[in-house]
Amino acid sequence: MQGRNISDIIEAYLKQILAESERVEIKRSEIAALFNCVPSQINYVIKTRFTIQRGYLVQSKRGGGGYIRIEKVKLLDDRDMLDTMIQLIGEQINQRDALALVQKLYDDRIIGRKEANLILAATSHETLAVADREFEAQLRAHILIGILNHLRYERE
Amino acid sequence: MQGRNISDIIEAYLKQILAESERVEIKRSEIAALFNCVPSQINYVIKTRFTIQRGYLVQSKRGGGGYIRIEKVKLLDDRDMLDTMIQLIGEQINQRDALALVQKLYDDRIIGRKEANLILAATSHETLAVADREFEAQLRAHILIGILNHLRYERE
DNA sequence: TTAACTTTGACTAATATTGACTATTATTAT
DNA sequence: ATAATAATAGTCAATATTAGTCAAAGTTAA
Repeated sequence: MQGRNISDIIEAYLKQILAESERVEIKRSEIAALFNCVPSQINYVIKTRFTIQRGYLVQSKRGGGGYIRIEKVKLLDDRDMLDTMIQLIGEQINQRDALALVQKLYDDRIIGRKEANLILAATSHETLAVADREFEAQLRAHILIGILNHLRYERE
Repeated sequence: MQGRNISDIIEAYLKQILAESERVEIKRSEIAALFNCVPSQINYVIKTRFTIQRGYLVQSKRGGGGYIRIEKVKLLDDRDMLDTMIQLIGEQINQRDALALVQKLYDDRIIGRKEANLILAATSHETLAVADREFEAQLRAHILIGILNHLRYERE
């Protein structure tokens, strides 16, 4: 955690700002210049230290007036279960198992009926039948994991 | 959504007016002068931020007394709106346009905040980056259409 | 020693800005 | 009326301004 390397120092710098406000917005090149490193190092720091698992949400925009914004989010209590589910899904999942998983999310009141149906629509065979079965199962896994990651935190 | 560049500022300016009236009519050169930019930048702002997908209709006239008019469109009922959106999505859609579309669904109260965020999670670049960009956009279109079709009968 | 972590930079992608050229409409002169 | 001119807005491609990706090379810790 100490500043043994540039990444740690940049991490500390950003977290210091985040200790006092809910979000920090930076210009990648400016931070890179400030810490004498290449711009892509900022991406590395964000990717390794400001993940959703740790309670950070990152958004960015390129082009003129571009920025990187890091936001603290409130993680919910269910995240252990979500982690377990993500583990279980692995690389691929078929529709039947996906249904069971969504059912469990519903039974545990992590999602409501409308949301459950939405997820089922997004991961149904009808929607995802774009190639072979295996690829479809991989896609389903990707989408479900993306959704589960978004269920980790509360939004304003 | 704040104004970090001229385009964002102009967008905000126009939307502020549109928040209070159904339409706004401008003289391109005047707005350009007001914001210290070239006139064609106004076209850029309109093209990227006031699309039909986002619920705006734009009309204009050249020559003396010319103008650009931006109007908020009123969609008939939800079913028509869903059909229209499916049409607009077509074979593929990028994340930006998808975001605008979900925003419109939310603004028109067809979906709630949680559902909107779920859809965004399911169709984000992070979730769908499994192959090349074109395929990703096709996938996004498939999923969105699947969800929209689901919303169609979920409501009845 | 080796596996994990960090640093770097070349290449890519997204978005914004600008201006030269074109198209359309209104007004004025003939 | 018609033609010339003025007053608009539109298009498009070049350039500028950001951030993202990825893999090679370097460093550190187990």
